Amino acid sequence: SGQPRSAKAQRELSPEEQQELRRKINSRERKRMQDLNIAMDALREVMVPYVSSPSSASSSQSQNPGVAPGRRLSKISTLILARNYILLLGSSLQEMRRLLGELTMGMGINTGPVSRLLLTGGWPLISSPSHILL
DNA sequence: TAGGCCATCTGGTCCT
DNA sequence: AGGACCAGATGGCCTA
Repeated sequence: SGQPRSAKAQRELSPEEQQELRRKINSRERKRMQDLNIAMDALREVMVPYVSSPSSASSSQSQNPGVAPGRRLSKISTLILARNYILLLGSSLQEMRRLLGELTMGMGINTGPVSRLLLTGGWPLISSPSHILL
């Protein structure tokens, strides 16, 4: 009973049927990995301006270790950069909130919908970047 | 030539 | 039961 059902069921098949089943499983796995790569490419596309901007290109070695300038981002580099970018956006938003708070409270400025959203942390994902850490 | 990156195959496990 | 997900193994390609 220690054997997994699929392996047991597989052994009861004829060699031809086993081969056909293997082909189907391999094909599904290939498709799954291809979908994953499509998603990775989409993420790369978002990250490209962040990585290859002229200002960061020269200093990319210190800021983005493992990222070779002019080359396609590896999967691991894409994920690490995306994480760093999200953290950066989170802290930028926090700073914006702080400045907006100083402005509106210190000067009695009437807050519009955008500033109200920022001040009240209307976007939980960004207001708490740690929620989306791996 | 060594090391990094990647695609593919495979068997096991989890989920519906 | 079948499909999705995962991790290990393997071999190919490319670059320093």
